[in-house]
Amino acid sequence: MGRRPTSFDIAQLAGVSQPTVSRALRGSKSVNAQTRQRIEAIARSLHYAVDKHASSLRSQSANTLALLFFEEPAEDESTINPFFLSMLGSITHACARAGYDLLISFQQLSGDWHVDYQDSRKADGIILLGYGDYEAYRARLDHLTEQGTKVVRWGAVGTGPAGITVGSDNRGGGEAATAHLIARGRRRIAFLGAADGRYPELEDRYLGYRDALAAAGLAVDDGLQVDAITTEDAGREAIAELARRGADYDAIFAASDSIAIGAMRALAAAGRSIPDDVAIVGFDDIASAQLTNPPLTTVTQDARRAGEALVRTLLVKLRGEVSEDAFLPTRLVIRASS
Amino acid sequence: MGRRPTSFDIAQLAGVSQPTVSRALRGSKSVNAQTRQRIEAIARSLHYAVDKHASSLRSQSANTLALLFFEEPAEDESTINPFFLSMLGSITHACARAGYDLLISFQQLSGDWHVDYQDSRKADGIILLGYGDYEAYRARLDHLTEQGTKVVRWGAVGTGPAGITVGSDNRGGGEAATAHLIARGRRRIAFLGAADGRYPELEDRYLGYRDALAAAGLAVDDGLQVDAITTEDAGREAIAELARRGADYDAIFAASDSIAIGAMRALAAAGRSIPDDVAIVGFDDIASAQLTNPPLTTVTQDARRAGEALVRTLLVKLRGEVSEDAFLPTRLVIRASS
DNA sequence: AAGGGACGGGCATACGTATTCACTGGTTCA
DNA sequence: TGAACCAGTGAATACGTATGCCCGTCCCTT
Repeated sequence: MGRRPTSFDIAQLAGVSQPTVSRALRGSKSVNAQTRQRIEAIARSLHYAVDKHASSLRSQSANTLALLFFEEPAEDESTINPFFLSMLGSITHACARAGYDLLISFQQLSGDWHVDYQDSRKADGIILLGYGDYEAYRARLDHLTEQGTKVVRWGAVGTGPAGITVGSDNRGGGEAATAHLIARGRRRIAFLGAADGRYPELEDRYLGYRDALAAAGLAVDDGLQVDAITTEDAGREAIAELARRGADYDAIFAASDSIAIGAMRALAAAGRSIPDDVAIVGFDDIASAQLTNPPLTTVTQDARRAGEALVRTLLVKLRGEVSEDAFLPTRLVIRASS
Repeated sequence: MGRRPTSFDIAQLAGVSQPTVSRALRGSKSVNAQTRQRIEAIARSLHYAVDKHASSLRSQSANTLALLFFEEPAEDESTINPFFLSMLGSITHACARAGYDLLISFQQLSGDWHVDYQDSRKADGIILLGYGDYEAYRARLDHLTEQGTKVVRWGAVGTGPAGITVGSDNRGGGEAATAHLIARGRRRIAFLGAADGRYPELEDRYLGYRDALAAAGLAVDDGLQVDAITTEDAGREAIAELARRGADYDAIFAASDSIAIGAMRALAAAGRSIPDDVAIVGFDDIASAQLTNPPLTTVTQDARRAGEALVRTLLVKLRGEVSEDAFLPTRLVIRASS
């Protein structure tokens, strides 16, 4: 056999020209049905598959999407946010269903990712995944959208260029979590997570927290808000900070499960009981949330639907249509920590 | 601006021919250093990047690796083995360092994955990841290696075609885990996990278990071995099976953390205390192992080195050199469950 | 002074596909 | 009985790069 077969080989065997083979295999309706079937049969018997690079070169489209994970520069490469990993399955499946390949890459926020995929034509569109200091990549993001690059990102709906964001109802989720704690009789509820604009998703959760307090007629005590990024260390540190302040609290709403888990560890180490002394609610519903002691009440985001929405939105943009930001509902999962 | 720049544009601006641009940018030494620098400067200023598809078509190499995850057909797509996910980071980084892109895909064991990447030239080599019934894909694997396709897989060293397997020292890890339980004074140690050849990695762990028993002069009691695949459900079910048998045991070596976690749940539900009534050791050291109650003693596999070894081995094969199966050490991590 | 490298770079071409255009034979409609 | 049409197909070409081959120049050798 030697060489792998080309469309010319098929053409010869079928007694037609190469263009006819190309047309037949990609389903052009200007090919006679019989001819098509003959060609398809031959292609199958030779294990023929269209050469991806030749096809892409000619048609000027890669038939590939790129998935870019962002890390905080300092972070250990093994500590990928579990929530993003759980989207991986649905993203790959959604891509496969649409006939696209998926390239995957991890990037530093500070890197040159904003030109690589565009310039080398590796992918037709890009999916951006990552919590991270939003300001740090806003400029690159704007650059991409101005160039007409097709991009979607997971994040806080309402921030960044319109039509490219898919995100959870963070504010609603934050409100539900906080309202739940209030309904449990808690009155001094701490918020662990960034409240400024650098992490818009966390900020939205904070706003939801305030919504719930306001709805219940409770005052916001700034002494109960501690900045924390989404790592366990940050959660531990936040508890230490509250102790330093001498803050008095009977509940915690942590802006992510990672923060919550870190906080629970610190509380356990300090001998405070959960939920008796301090009730706690997280956000994300990562796999570990079921395993904490006690199991963590949290706000679940539907990773499967999230991944599908990202791909769907990107495909809409690839077709040249205008897409709207997508907004996914969240749901409170009550476990023993509250 | 309009079009994206090609090597011809650069050539014109630099006053050289297109081939010279190509040679300069890919570091051929037959280009004058000054000329090269001029070309590189122009390329940078135009944000030029080599068109991946044209390059691949001409050079007949994709500069891309494919990572294929296998699922058991029935399994839910969100339950990817956490250990494999933790390899993802190091695999992507190793690829990036080597200048390769990484395609990722999930596959059913029964699918046509063994022809797709080969025939369409999407990737130069394939990384296979997945526990799974080995018999179910042995034929496809053989087919690939016979065709000369470059493949590496994670699995039990010694099974399958030579030179393409990277795996942990499962037998040594199993022995260490079991010896540890024996050293803790346990004598009736159950093994949860497949002992037959369908899951060679689990089988190796079982052999290690027997090694340790033999070394301690303990007899193997077949009534203490229960088949289980690596899911929490299987772990739960295994405990039920032991109860059904009326088996008497004071320790468990579970062939994976998932099994161990399921078993712990079942034991807790049955009111048996860990480690007092039953000590338990797992295998993998997934993130959740630290969060169980009590934290799980387990055998850790170095996911980072594993990913790097997979990529390294594959690159060796791509260079046409002969590679050897790689063998990674394991390490017992003692926590409170034993 | 003539021969021989080494160096630097141009010319031509090939990689395998998709698409535009032109062409053929048959059909339909006035 | 043309003319206008349509379905079906082939010829030619372009996509952007990498590489084999060849040629000129300069310098060194004998």
